[in-house]
Amino acid sequence: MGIEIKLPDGSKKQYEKGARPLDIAMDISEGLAKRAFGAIVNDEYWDLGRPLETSCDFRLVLDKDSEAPVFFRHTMAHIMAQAVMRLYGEDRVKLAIGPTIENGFYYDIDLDDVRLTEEDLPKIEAEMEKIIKEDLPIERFELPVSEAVILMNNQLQPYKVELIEDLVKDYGTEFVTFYRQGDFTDLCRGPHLPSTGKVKFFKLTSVSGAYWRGDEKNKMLQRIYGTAFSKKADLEEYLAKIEEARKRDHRKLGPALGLFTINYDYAPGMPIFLPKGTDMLNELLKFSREKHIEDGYREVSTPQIMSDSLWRTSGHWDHYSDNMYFTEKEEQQFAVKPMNCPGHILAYKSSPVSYRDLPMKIFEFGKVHRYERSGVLHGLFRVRGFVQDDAHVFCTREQIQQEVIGVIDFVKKIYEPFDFQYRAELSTRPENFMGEIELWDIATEALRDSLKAKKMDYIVNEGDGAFYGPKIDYHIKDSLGREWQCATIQLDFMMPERFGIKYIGPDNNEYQPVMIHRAIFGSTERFMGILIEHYAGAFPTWLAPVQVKVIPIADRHTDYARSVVVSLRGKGFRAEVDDRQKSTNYKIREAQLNKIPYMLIVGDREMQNGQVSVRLRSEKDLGSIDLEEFIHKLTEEVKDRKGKSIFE
RNA sequence: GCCAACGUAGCUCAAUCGGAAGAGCGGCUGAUUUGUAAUCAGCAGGUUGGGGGUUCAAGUCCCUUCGUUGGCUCCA
Repeated sequence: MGIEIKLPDGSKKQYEKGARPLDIAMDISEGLAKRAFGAIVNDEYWDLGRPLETSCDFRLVLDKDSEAPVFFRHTMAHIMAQAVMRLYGEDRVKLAIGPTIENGFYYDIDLDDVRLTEEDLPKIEAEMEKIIKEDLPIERFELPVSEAVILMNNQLQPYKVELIEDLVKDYGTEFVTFYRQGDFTDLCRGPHLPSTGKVKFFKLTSVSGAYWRGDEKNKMLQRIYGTAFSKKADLEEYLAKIEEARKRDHRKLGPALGLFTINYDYAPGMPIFLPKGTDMLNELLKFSREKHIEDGYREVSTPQIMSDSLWRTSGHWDHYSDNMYFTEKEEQQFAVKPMNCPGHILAYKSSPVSYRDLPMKIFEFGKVHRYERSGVLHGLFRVRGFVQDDAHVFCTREQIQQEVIGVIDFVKKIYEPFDFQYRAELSTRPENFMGEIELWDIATEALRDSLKAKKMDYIVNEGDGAFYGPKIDYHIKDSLGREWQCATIQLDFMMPERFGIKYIGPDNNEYQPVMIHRAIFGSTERFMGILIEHYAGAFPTWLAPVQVKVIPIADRHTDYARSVVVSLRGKGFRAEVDDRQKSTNYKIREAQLNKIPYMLIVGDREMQNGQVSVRLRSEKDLGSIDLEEFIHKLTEEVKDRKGKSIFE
């Protein structure tokens, strides 16, 4: 019986049933077969050695293809698991899960009472090298669930048994696949390379603890992280990139540039912004405020501490108190606000609202406090006190779509000047949700429809919504590729209900509005951390804490330099003079290291002509120009919040 | 909170086997008056995160505690 293979170029080829991708590759050329990692068959990963059963679309995966790493990193994870088993004894090693991740792979392993440290990694790497050298063939086979459970029980792999049982429970799975290399067999969906000798370049990067299924009630396993590439140069480039990225880490750069400090003894998780960091924050807020007002928001300011009864009504008491700070006076309980919404609702309720007032959009740079466990604090990215650029849109049900779309557009507008990559996620009903499921469904669909209407790419994050409603989140990557949530758009029918807020409709009846909670920076602290890493401290001029450093060459130029600074400050620029008794070169070098956008060097020539000699931090020396001209151009650059120097 | 690693001057890092706590940068003082990435000299700076223990002797070994880092969890 023949089958028909359709290649990417549209050509078709006939094969016997049971032909393997490797055979097909060999048919085309031997070189191709050597370079192939696997195949894609009808959009499914397919091992090179796995027989084809039916006619199909067929494509080989070569080293340049984006799918290639899935094959060799999966195999890498198995090789690592096998190495650990050899080193620590098959009886003692219980495997959990070992997936591929963005730049590598990991495996969660229960090693009984053995505690791995990073010093153990070279030993494991050496064993892995052996396995690679042995070039063990990797064989795929399927088993009915009952036999699979027996096999895994025999191999003393309780986590695998649990995984199989869950597959049956959740998906009604009847057959599961295994991969075998030498004496090592592992439950795995695949795909894999045809033999262990085909992987080449890898490095184990770290060990850490990880709970079985990510649940801290379960046992903590040991996770070994590794990275692997098909080319040596790629591995080296990746490792160098990580090294480079560490230098951009905002926790190093921020304090080094004098932006902020965190005193973990006295104020853990509560950053102290120094004057330069505060300048930046203020610029961000100024920018945000302008845009909000353009977009029809009105600004409010609500209390930091409010009575517990408010938080009971809002539902925070029941759903969020683990994250809240409390305080008591005159036998009354108060809570420090973890969110701004109840305050905004009180603002809404202060006077009757007509349908003509809707949508009502109010915003606040509200400082919120949330308790976070000590182990998760992370520079500016995860803190216990932060300022949200928080707003609530009160609208009718009919206006939901249009308003959500408005917010999506608004996010784009706010992120635009920064020019970074972000990703949207739709989060659905969590376990500890409030309210009725039907309303949740309506809200979730409304968000989904809005995303579709804006043709946005997004992924769905089941069960990750807020307790009062589903949400769209925006994630931005830090220098090391870790993602942090920034903007969030949340739909909420619950709080309007619980607070009994109303508007008067055209028919003079009372109706309940819907609330859209939304933040764009999310946390201004976190957003600033992202910016520090994004720009590696070389901020666009409008954000830079010091925009211009005026450097007099000798003492006799100091007065003129000061007058230049006065002129600049008069126009609202952040300028400083460096009048220390140091060499010109020294001052230039320091300004350069501080990534100050403009250095104005002034000596005899400039002083005589009312000029300044402009040097950019990109090391470009522009020569002397009139101070007036410099101010004129700088004004333009800053006014438009340009991402690049106008002089370049 | 849990698992692992790490805590030496403001910063970056030395200190051999357990045997006298050091350097560079930065800071201060003085000299130098400099034209596009570091002028020279001198000085100050430490309970080696805290507490306890072993030892003739502890930065170094052990215990404990606090903190940081990498993860897990939660989330902006």
